[in-house]
Parts: sequence; C-alpha cells; structure tokens
Amino acid sequence: MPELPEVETTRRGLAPHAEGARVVAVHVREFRLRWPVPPDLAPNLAGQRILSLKRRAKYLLLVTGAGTLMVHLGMSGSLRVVPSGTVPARHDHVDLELDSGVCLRFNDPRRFGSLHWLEGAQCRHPLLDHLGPEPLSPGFDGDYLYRMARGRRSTVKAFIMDGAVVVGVGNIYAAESLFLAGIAPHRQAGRVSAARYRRLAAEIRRVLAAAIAQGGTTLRDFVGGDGKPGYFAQQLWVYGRGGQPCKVCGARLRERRIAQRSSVYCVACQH
DNA sequence: CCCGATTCCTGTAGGC
DNA sequence: TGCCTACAGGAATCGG
Repeated sequence: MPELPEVETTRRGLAPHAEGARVVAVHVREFRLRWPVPPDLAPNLAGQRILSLKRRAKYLLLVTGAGTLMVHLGMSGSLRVVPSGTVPARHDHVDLELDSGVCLRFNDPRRFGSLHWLEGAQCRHPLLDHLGPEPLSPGFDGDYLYRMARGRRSTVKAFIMDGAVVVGVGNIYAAESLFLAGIAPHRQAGRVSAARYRRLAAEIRRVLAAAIAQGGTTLRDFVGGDGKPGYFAQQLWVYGRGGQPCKVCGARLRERRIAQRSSVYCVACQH
C-alpha cells in the first residue's frame, strides 16, 4: 500500500515522462473515488503543460500553468506510464494522454484514492492545510517528536501515524521504525523519553530512505511509475511477520490490534 | 483539544 | 470446488 516511499518512487518514475510534456486529453471512466473526481477536471487540465511533478506527504502534485492536479493513491492506487493506445483494464479509472506518446494511467481497485484540482498558481488545498512536517526534511527530528508528544495519552504508534504530527508514515513503516528504535507500539506517546524519540526519528528517516532506495514495498499490487514492483518487502523486520521468529532474537513475534491497525512487534526487543 | 470508532471499497485468504 | 466471511488499510469524520 502506498506510503511515502511508494509515492516518492512513483514520482521519480513518472517525472522524466511527465515534466515538460503537454496533456492533450483527459479520460475519466470512474468518477466515484474517495472523493468525486472534479467534473471539470478534463477541461481544466487538457492542453496544459506539466511544469513539475512534486510530492507533499502522500500526495502527488502535477503542477501546470493553469493549476495543479493533486493525486492520492489511497491504499491500492497506482499511477503509471503506458504507451498511448493501451487498452484500459479493470479499475483503470483515469488517463492523462500526453503529447510525448505516453499515457499516465490511474488504477485503483479499492477506490480509496482521489484526484483534486487546485486552481491557479497556489498549491493550497484544505487537505494539505493541517499536515505535519516531511519526515525527510530538516524540521523533523526527535526533539520535535518529543515536544509534540507532551500530554498525549494515545499510543506511540498512533502518534507517529498521525499526519498532523508527521506525514507519510503508514502502518508498515510505523511498525518497522518502532522495532528498529526498540519501542513497544502500545506505549503511551507522552511516556517516551526525549532520547528514545531521537532514536525513533532517526529510524523513521533511515527506514523511509532505505525503502525509497529499494523502489518501495510491494506486498501485493504496488507498482511504481514504470510498472515495476518495489523490493523492500524482503527487508521487513516485523510487518506481516506475526507468529514468526524475530530476526534479531528469535522470539515469536506478537501481533495485536493497536489503533484499529494490525501491529506486529517483538516482546523481547521492544519496550 | 484529544482520542477511539466508524466509514468508504474490493481482492484475497481461510474455513467448512 | 465453491460459497461465505473476515480482513487488509489511508485518513476524513463524528461522537464522547
């Protein structure tokens, strides 16, 4: 499922095809996504040149002279390059035909993804207004996490998955970074020390960077902009490994639900 | 403000 | 083999 590394992988794969190209046609076959596709998306976007392809949190931003197309991949979405004229398959909901002879194709079986049109030069949208810092930016560190956690009684796992605290950390990378930092996911956020938050911030950055370097994590269906899967899944320490032995100490990994999400951790390595 | 529960959706896996 | 159910999850929204 696309978290920050998968969205960044998609951005990097698409950028060489998208940046500088002109959108010659927009085909919307399914308007019912997480939010309805804007009815005037096609007339707004058609004819525009893509100036840059950016990312904020898990959103892709296709910046044009007239406005910006904002895309969220939800949990099963992908945006990839296919040759123009490729026959659409099931769940291929939106196509952007480019003048370079390729098509940017949005596919999303579960339709948790969304497309938004941001009018004009401003890259602002209500969904972007209350997002926390990028985890790979200088503004994100252990001291920041420690300050934000003051008085928080929810679990540290829910805390780092909260987009108002830090963006891009979903269930996979939350589980992995908490394991690497030696912190039990169910611990109260307000009861984690500053020193341990410094370790956690470092592990979040490290695991995200490593996953990006591997092209993201493909569990079932994630593919990047070039249609290829990511290879980070083979490096997962705990996610999806409930009941199996810890790769560090051999203890049986425990699985339980925390913040409505399945959470795997090592009772021996995480406290 | 903070937090937990609910909600959207479909493919897949497990049970019988 | 086939049907049924449970489960997966990003994140907005709502109720307490």
